[in-house]
Amino acid sequence: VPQPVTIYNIAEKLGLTASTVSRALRNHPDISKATKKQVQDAAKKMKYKHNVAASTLRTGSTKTIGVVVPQINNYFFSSVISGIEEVAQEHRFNIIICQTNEDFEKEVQSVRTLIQQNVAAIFISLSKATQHNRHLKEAVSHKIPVVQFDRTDCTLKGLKVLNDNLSASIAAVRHLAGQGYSRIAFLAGPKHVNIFQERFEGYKQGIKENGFGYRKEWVAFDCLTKEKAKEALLKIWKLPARPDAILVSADLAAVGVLDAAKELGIKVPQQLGLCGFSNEPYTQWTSPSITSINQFSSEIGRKCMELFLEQKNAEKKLREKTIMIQPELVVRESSVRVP
Amino acid sequence: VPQPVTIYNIAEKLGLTASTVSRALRNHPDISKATKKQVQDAAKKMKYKHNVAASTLRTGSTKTIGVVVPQINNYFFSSVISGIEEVAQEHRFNIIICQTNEDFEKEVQSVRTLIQQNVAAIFISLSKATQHNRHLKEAVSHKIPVVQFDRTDCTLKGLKVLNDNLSASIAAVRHLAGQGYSRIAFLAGPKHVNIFQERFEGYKQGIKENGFGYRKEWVAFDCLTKEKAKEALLKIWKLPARPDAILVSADLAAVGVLDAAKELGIKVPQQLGLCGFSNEPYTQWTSPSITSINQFSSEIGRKCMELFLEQKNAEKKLREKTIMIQPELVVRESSVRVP
DNA sequence: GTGAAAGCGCTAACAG
DNA sequence: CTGTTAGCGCTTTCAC
Repeated sequence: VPQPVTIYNIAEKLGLTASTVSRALRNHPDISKATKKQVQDAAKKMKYKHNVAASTLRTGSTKTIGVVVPQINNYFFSSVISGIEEVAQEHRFNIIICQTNEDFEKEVQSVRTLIQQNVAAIFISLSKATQHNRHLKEAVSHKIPVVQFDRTDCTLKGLKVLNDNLSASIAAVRHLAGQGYSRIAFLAGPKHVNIFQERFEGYKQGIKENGFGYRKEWVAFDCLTKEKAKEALLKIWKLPARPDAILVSADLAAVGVLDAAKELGIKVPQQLGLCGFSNEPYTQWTSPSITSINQFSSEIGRKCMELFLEQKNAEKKLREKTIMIQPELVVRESSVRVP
Repeated sequence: VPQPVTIYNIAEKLGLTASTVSRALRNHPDISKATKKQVQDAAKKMKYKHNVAASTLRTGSTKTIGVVVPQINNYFFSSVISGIEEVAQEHRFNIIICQTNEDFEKEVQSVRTLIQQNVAAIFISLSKATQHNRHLKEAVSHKIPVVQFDRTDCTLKGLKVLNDNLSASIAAVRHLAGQGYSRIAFLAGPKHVNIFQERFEGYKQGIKENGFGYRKEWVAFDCLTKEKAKEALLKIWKLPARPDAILVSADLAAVGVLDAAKELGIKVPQQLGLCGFSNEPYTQWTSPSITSINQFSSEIGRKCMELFLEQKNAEKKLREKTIMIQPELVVRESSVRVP
């Protein structure tokens, strides 16, 4: 059983003092090359283990990033985390992950815990149920930088990494128009969440830009699940005036549309063009495969980390900065009727 | 900017001493109810924030679990993590996540980092490239309990949470046999990874049990990707003797089989029964939908945490214990030809 | 039931 | 370039 080795043990062994050892270990410029090498070798040989708690207590700062997401187990968020982790590891940061399950209470709770842990930063994507941003302000008041990504609070200034959802929707509508569709319906998410609002906005702009009329009976809100989407299509299909294409705010909902279409005997893409959002892996494997929007999720994660590091190393702290990621339309079978 | 509040501040305010406050905050039996209430109220009012680093330094133990997985961004592992996180939060543990990207060096590195962080436990699922278990032994020698799950080293005793892959494969073969398939091929994973070995073993036992012969030309190893699986089916289909069903060690590979079948004009399930492994969400949405094995991934995560807590609270430490999760065959279109 | 005092291991002035 | 010194905030004997 290895009895923990401290810098004092190393110092003693080498006839030095703890401060010198401490500095040598951290590559402090004051220390001579010879001493550094000597100390570092000894440390390795003696299996010295840096005591993170002690150094945190002393310096008041950790090398840990707290990440708060609605759900870990979906492709988008897990890829974001994966991206964060990648850059974090390079810079010897650890990450602590909290999932809120779209519950606001849990989100507040998570942020509090992270503040307690005295994390170096908090990266957060808000839950659908988020009602205010006091918990984020609390973090900031504790001098903990907050980086918001994807689902953010637009009333709160600060560091953000976003997808250009507006352009994405416009691009999708343009693509559908290019395929000869002109009667485009839309399945939206909850109105109060920024990303879904932007997607909706993009849809409206796209429609307008292409000279199509906006019909509110072709738009359904809060349609993010398979079931809701199915229901929505069934309802829309009963209308006297049917759409010939549908843009959907989430891939899962697009799968629901596909299901409903199968039931109703609607041929996709011939009778109904379909376009999803997020480019979840399974969109390739449905039949027909689903046209979707690639959000470069792991890139979002990497950018969060980079933005934080930039802020950390900046002379004067950035009060705000937004990095906008350009999504990419991935065309698949569900929206192509022009060869 | 709130100046950090310590137990001394609370003590001062209340005319008590830091030790009493410390004890009151942690609900120590020695302290009178009245004092406890007094202290806890004051703490809340003064926005006292427990200093984790200081208490860790003092006690030498953290409330952090390190989790090491090959990849975060797939359904299986992210659900395991989600399960861990659930129980962890209940017990006020945090989790730190490391992904190895199936790289052995990174795995060793991650475990070392976690040891440095002095985590309360390490939960790990080995990378495909793992060559030895010295890093795990290192953790144990630092008194850090290690819980292995899913992909484990069977030469290392200890705490484990496993899926019953053997039974799962047998059940799958039985099901296929029940559907009148009798010429069953198998796409295996890498031979040296326990779970894939077990799935293979189960296949062989299932074949035997049903009186079918084992044909090595119907078995392909290292087939976990779409491409590899496609290739494998193309090759097998050229044989003079063709199989009439195929059991596949991973869902992603099953999708590859579906692809290849489409190309070759093979009808699934009529001409070829298909069964995957892991019950990834997209298996429901392919066409035909894919029969697969539900591994109850978040349950695995919960059990890891529970096993650790059991060990932690045990009088005499468990030297070893294995929890076996029974998977469930989920029958879908790809393997049903009997109505 | 509460207080006094020491110390966990490290870092950062400050001094030389 | 290296040493001295003090202290981060908490817990825990040991007293009373």
